[in-house]
Amino acid sequence: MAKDKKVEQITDMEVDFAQWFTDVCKKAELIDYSSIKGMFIYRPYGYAIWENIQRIMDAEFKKCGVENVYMPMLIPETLLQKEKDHVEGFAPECAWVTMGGNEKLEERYCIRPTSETLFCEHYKNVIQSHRDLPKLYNQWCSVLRWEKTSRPFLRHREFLWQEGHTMHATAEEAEAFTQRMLNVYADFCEQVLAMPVIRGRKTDKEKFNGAEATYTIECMMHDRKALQAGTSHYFGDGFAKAFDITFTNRDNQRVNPFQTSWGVSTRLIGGIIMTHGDNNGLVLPPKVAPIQVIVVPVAAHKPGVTEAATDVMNRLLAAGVRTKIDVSDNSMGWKCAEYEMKGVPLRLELGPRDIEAGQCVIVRRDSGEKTAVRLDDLETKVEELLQAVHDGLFEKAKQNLDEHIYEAHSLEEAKALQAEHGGFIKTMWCGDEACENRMKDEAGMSSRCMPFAQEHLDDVCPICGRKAVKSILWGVAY
RNA sequence: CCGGGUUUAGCGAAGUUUGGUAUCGCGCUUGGUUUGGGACCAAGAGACCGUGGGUUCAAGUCCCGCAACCCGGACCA
Repeated sequence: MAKDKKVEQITDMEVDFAQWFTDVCKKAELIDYSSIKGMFIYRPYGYAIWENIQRIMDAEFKKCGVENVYMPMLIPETLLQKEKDHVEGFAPECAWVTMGGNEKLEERYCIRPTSETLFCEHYKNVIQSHRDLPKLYNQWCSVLRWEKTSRPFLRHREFLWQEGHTMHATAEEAEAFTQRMLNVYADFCEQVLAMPVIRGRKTDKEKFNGAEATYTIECMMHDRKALQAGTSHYFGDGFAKAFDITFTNRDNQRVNPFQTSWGVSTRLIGGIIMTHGDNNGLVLPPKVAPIQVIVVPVAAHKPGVTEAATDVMNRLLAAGVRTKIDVSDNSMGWKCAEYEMKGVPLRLELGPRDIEAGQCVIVRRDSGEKTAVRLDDLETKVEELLQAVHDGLFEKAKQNLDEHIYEAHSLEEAKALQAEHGGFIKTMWCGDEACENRMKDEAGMSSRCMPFAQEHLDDVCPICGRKAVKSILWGVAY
């Protein structure tokens, strides 16, 4: 509510959502612009969020048996061209290296937009026998796509991500692994980032270039636009054939292995901002917040206050809570606003009156709720409150998602619902791309996914009237 | 990539119509007083006016190119 607003530098999201997003990115000190369009500087506080995402997600990958590798940044043009659909999809947004020192190169090199081709080139060398499979590799790196428009976190020309690339002996195993990794992403979003997701499959029009099937998790932002938060692709043996990757199976036959790839990017941070943020700034899910608790000594000039606050910080650090103290001489109001903008989940206030009473006051960023906590219970109460913030964020986001899925039975109805409410519009679909194109042209929505949780809403496609085969979600996407 | 707008100190702006010594607020530095929701006083520092050309005795201001950012549209994680 406007009258509760304490931070004037941030535009209200109801006034101008895009400006609100940009303000939060800058005021929370996540990012800065560089002199090249679409290439952004991750500032320490923004990069620390990514480091936490990496650390937690990487541990999940390793539980699946995935190993990390690092591939070259440059792809020779001839290598990139080996798989036809793939190069057609990426060629328009590739950047090329044409000079080495002062010499023009014999062959130009593409700066990787994604690394399927590099992994395939390598897999051809290291896969000989069914005993070499599966190969479960991942790399954390940046990739480059020459986007025409760019926005912080949502669309960079260079962005940080991880790309997993795996090879399997059978189609069934590869398909199962594709879905397993999608579930790793979905669980991560929900349990770590407090972002509820819808799991589903992309239509052929929306799937990855060169893939047989693309699976996705779709999230809903505050402005009710969709954000694709992660994707997992099943390739069949298409790339393996194009790159001549073979192995000898148990029956002593040379056959092609089956492939997957899957990725998430720093776009997740954009998702966090637009899922949890409010008009006072960023709101971070506790599990990835660089600072989980900010300790603010009140009336710090009075004897003993700073010392007591430092003790509190040290106890929390010892308990494994990411904690900082602000002993600057900025006013109380300044500090409150500052850490609200930065989305710190808990603010712990400790002043002379608290010390007298053997307590501190802890304020939740998500709800503003204040709790007096006895210093004897400090560690356990902080753990509880961090979990409560996580749960509160998830519930609020889940409600936003659930309340903005609308069911439509005709193209007109879908168009009207999107125009009035935004969000996801749920319909049946015949499976024809022509109907997808009509939805795009007439209602401005692309298909987001065919949810795994299929429903029967009608017998026919609301666009063409032919037999419906799937239920599908439509939306305006980032 | 197409249409519209913007670019002057770290940030936000005035100055451009009519060319003539670079202005204001916030922030920053130093000292002091303050501190339970963006405190106050005093003194100070900080700008080859986005960039490259051109016109002129003289350009932030006029002309041409380029870049970045913002808002639409097309395209895309």
